[in-house]
Amino acid sequence: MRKLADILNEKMEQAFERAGLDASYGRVNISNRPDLCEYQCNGAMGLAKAMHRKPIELAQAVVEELKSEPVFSKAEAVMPGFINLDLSPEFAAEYLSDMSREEGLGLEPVEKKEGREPIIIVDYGGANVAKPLHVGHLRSAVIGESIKRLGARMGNRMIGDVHLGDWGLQMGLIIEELKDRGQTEFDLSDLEEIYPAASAKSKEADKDGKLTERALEFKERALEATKRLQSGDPECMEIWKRIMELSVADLKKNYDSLDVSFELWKGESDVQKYIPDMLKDMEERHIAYESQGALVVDISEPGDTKELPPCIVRKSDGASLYATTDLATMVERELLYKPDAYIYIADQRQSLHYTSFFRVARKAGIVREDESLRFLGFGTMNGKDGKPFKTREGGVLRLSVLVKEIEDRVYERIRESRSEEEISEGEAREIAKVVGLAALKYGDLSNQASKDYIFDIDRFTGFEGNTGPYILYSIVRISSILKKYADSLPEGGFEEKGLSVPESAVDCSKSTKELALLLGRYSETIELSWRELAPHKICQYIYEISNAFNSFYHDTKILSEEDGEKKAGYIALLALTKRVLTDCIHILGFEAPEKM
RNA sequence: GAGUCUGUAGCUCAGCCGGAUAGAGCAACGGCCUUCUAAGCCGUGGGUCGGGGGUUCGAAUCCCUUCAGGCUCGCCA
Repeated sequence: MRKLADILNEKMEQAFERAGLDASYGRVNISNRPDLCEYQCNGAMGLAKAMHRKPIELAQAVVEELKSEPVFSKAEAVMPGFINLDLSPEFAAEYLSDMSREEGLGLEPVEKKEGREPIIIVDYGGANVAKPLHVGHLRSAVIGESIKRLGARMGNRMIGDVHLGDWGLQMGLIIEELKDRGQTEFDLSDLEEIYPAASAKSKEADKDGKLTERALEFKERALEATKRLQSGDPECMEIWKRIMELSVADLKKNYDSLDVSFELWKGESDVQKYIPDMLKDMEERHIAYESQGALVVDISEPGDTKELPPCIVRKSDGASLYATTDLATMVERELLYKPDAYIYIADQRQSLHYTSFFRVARKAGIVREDESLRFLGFGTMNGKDGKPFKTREGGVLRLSVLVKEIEDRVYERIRESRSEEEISEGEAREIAKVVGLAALKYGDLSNQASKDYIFDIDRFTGFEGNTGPYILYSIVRISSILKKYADSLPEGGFEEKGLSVPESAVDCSKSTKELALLLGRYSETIELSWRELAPHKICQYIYEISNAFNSFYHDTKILSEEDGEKKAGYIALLALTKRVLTDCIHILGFEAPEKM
């Protein structure tokens, strides 16, 4: 189905053309003055400048051509040269009815590549083995999951990879720490204590901030152990396997509780086999060369505002590092999946690493010219004080603790307004889980990903205004009406899809018209959000829909409407609203409860 | 020092490839539940869009400059 915006633009362009004007100026925007009009076109002013004519005259000429255009119920030229437009209710109703008939709400999927869906790898785990997930991992998981779902909704084949950090220094630290303790057996809770202890030990510093001798010695040993592991030392491998076993199971459990999933549970360790050939190839082709003992690749390009340091692909001690495994991972992905695009989601602070390794990948020909490599960097999640989020004690807050805390707050909130007779204990707990997750995810996703944001548990659990629970509440209200309506029918039910939306439902009040206009923007919103990898635009969109719905709900009697046709029209509008909202929150990564 | 991002209401944020009177939410204040879920709706107050220049008929938006803050800057990830 064509996007509403495309249709409007086309109509306007045609009108420009008929008026003998340059059609490229005939672009229609959403009005910034809703008191005056619904849509507007500002092209006459730009064109007037180019033609040295009076803007209002051009606008008037275009408006003259729009007189017979059934898509607009109003088109007027206003000083200095605005063209103000209203959508005709008839056209809007028809458009929404078409949407309602479409399984996918009329969203056009992306173009196929050689007859198949484009394949896109999304790398958004960032989880490190042996370290429990903490709040720092939240954004990657939440944003990544949403981007993956968004891409899938657009018709791409999305492959999410957790890309575990399972081959780095942290392994060496644990191995050496175990050795120091004379410990061979350990379980998850041991592990959770061992790693932080080992990490602290390697960073132990004296008063002047210099690392102590003990720390230096320990770190030295850890580096060696890391290298031993990477060259397949059986003793190290044994420990590594045990760590993986415990840690991966725990990670899966945690991601599950967030409704975050991965198609692939690959890690740095999986790609070791590609490294030697990859590096050899880069050396032979003189892409990589030795510098200060390390193997590096120059990545500077003309047009850089600053000279970028070369990318190190092999350390001087021969061990691999971040860039090495990322590149080798790409080698494997090319081999196994032949993706059309990559999306990496990680902390904004890593952006240099990504530009750097993307350039190496291009230079070395690991990816094709036409493959897109994108990095979506997210900002830090800060506490109310604007500093990186910490527990009251100053430690790192576990993700599982955070999730639990939010659930509990939501549960309290339910109990404030719903008695045990209305909602049973068990039900309330279930609802708290669903609503809590929505609060958490929406709180994150409604912010621009690239910016830092303040995570305020009180605000997110306040549930008023622009929050996940508000969106869910709107959906629950609609569900409740639809259910009651269904029960009132002699047949006892109806199909929510494919209802045609009558003109009367669109035209009956300001809030229905507003709702209708918003619903019509579904496709363009999803598409825009995908193009910009900006889930917050979907949040904004469903917030506006919820507002429009709630004000409609407030001043319109729906079920008690006596005119049966009118009532059916309302129901059709609401059913579509519910489908749009449900579709959007699914993309964002959460669901609505039955009641709340 | 260089690069980069950010600065919009008391607080948290939208808006940013130029448009009309800069929008929400929270907080404050005032209304609205015998009627479809009040986690809601309606209203009031609150702003020199960090400062200064420039381009333009028109700037929160583009350019320059300046201030403040964050982050990054070859062998961690």
